[in-house]
Amino acid sequence: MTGLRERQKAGRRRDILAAASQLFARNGFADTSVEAIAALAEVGTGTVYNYFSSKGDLLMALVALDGEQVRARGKRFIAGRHADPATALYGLLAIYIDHSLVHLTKELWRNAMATALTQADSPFGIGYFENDRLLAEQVGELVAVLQADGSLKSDIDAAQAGSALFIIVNGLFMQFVAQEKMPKTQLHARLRAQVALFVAGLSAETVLQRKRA
Amino acid sequence: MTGLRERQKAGRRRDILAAASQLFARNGFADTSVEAIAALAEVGTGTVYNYFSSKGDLLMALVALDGEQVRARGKRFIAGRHADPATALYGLLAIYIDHSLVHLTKELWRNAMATALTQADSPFGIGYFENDRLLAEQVGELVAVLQADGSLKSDIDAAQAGSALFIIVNGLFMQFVAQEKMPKTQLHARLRAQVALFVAGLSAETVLQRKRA
DNA sequence: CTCCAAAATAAAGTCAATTCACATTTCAGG
DNA sequence: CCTGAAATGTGAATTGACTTTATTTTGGAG
Repeated sequence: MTGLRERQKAGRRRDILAAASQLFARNGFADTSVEAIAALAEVGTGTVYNYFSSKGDLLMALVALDGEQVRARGKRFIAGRHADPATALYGLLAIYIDHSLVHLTKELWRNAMATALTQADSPFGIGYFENDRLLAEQVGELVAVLQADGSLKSDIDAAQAGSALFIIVNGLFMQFVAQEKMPKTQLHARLRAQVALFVAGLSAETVLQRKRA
Repeated sequence: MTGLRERQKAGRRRDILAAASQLFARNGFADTSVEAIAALAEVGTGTVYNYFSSKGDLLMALVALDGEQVRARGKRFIAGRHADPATALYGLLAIYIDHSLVHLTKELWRNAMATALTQADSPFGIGYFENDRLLAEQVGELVAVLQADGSLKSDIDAAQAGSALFIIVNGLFMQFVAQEKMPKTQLHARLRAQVALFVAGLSAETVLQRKRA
């Protein structure tokens, strides 16, 4: 099954990815040529295209690696103890943000998102959005846990709430990477506020009931 | 003031934009070359770059035109009568979606978003995000109106709620354009559900209070 | 050990966006 | 009317992603 050939193939794939990761990190996406990646990985430029269908695919593959890790971290977080729901939800979403910025810069994220959009139906483009879907699902799991606690209303669709919350982090994150100057602290502050707002809701009903009580 | 030079310049700009609009609509973004746009506008290819700094900028300029229109429509909507808050908010956000799809296809939106990300600091890139900001602000205005009605809690920050709601439409819209097969009806259904959820909130408080009442 | 098919390779080529050195045009001041 | 900057137009040259091809390497089956 795992003949020498397959191992070599996997090894070469790793080499190319490692070279890309290194050069993207050092010089940015735009200033890294596929030729340079090939040279660093000690393969021909054509070989790079045997493994990845475009320069953008290479970047999305790097993003995908982080995707698996972040889901694992999220899973562990969910399994822990949780106090109030807004803090718990913010905690999970903050993990996503923080993990995203360990290996990738804003410029790389901008390009990764742009590639995911323009190549939305390539394997890695699909993978990108699939990762988003899985993360939204994971947020939904935390919502369900909090519902079981009695910390959150039980009559709402946990998956849908997860989806909404994930869209919010994602949107805030996108604004964050789009503006080179925006500091991470501001992103976190916004996220915390938006989560709190979402948990509380906008409806006047609560207020009326408070008055009645 | 308006010498020949300025008039010609404005005219040429319009010609280039009109040519781009026509070709993008007919052949899509990827299959339209700058050379073809220049030819249709009857200018040299270099001239196109005197007016727009990239092919993507050209597309973002078209998006910006629609941006002004949609804000005007939104303004009129807000000035009208509103029944329940979820319907009102959904109504406004649905205008954004529907208007967005009048002139631009999914493929064009994908490329517009991708360009806005990669050229986030070019004039049109800034304009793109500025438009988003203005729309979020407009949603905030509707929230404020509904607060004045007593339809929504008055102790929340209207601007922040507007921002959250806009991020949600935007996120749903992005998922919509990323998946060529997803029908508009599904986008609307999701939006309606998410808005309802957001208005209601997740907090268990309401339920507890209901029980007490 | 031999041969085959898969995979790698280098080189040359395609293609389209973007740039640039030069040509043309406008217009202010004489 | 001229005239010469300054602004603008132009298309050929550049660039880099991606493809194609002809050739070579090599793991592994027989």
